[in-house]
Amino acid sequence: MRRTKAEAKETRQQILLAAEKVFYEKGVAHASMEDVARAAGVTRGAIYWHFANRADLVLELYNSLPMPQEDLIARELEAENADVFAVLERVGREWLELLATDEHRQRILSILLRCDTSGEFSAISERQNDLDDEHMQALEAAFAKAEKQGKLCACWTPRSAASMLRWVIKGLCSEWLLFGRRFDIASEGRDALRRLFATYSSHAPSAR
Amino acid sequence: MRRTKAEAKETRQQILLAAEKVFYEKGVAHASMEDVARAAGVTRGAIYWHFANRADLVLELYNSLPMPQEDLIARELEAENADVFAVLERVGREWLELLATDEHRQRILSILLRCDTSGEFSAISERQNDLDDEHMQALEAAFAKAEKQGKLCACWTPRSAASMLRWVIKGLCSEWLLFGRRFDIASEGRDALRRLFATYSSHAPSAR
DNA sequence: CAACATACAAACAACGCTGTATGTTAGTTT
DNA sequence: AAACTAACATACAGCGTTGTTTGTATGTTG
Repeated sequence: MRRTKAEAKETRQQILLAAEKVFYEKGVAHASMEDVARAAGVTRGAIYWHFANRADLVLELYNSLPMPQEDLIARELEAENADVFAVLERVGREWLELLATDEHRQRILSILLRCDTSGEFSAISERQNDLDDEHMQALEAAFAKAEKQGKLCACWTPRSAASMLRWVIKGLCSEWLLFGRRFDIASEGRDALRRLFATYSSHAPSAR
Repeated sequence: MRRTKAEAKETRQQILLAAEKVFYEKGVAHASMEDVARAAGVTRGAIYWHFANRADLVLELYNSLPMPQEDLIARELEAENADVFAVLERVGREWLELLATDEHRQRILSILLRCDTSGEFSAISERQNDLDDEHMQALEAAFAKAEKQGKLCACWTPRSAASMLRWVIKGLCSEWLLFGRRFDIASEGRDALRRLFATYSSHAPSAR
């Protein structure tokens, strides 16, 4: 039954696809490796050959998602007179559009959102947390730049603006993913971002 | 070993307390009933006497949380010239303050946020979803009222305003709970709500 | 003060699942 | 072509957990 390298890669890919499907439908906790194997048309032996255990399988599922190029965005923001708000709004919109069109991403993120992060999968959630921290710092720096450029409404601080943006996007995504995707996340997200960034730059009377 | 009714109630309470502690520390999926029993100072027999199974135990944990009186809020909003924004902002603030001071609520909501909702606990998450739906409708109606009163900035629709409010609060809470409560949710939430409601009422130029 | 129900503890049976060890076949290398 | 190894399938041992059942002592009720 020895396969060629290319065939093995394909087997691995099949397992990942099956895991995505099974974990999404039954939940990571209640799906057995046998379930995944059956869905992939292999035995558990194949899975344990390609992956150390279930946590590793989930991790590789997560790793299979191409991540947006953040250094590229950072470079865009570096320019002296960069229009920070325009860049951030576009990046947010693009992220939502990516999510809206990539069904794999939808399922995998759903799996991660629903899975119990306290036990064996703590490594994954920690990594997400680290990423979140980096994003937060980058966002705050970007808004600080906008503030220096005099473009940030006085009622916002870089930190509060960054927090709000994060909360909205996170709330939007988790709501959409966990709740049956009952609305058009691309268009609703676009509107929300537009309104949010409008308030960042508006010279409205400061709150209260 | 037969206990009096009052003692039995107390045993039940002890079990709930222990479940809260153990599930919070180890996660619902990876904590055994034995773990909970040990922490409560009883055997699994006692747990299965008071609760049908683990899902029921979690459900009762959820039910043990006193829910804010929503009909009371609704009545406040009914008044012809009610200041919708003031009421909503206050309600949101009070909810965050309640969460900030009630450690049981923090732990139980954390448990629910982290637990896998796809399997045995689907009943709980469905109930939460139903509640969310009701909230959403109530919020939208409230913002519609504000719109009729001419208080809602033209760049917002009742629906978009309600959605945004929900996303912010949800993002805020889940971020705080899942991420080690690393900031002052009461004060940051208060600020965020203030800014958000300021943008609802501001007569800023419409977005773009 | 029986008789019954309640509130558990303790023992049990059974299963599902995991990880690993071993077997087997077919590529790959020399 | 022999030797080796990659890519699995199969078989196995074993554990942890669950739900249930049985036992039992003590309140509770008529």
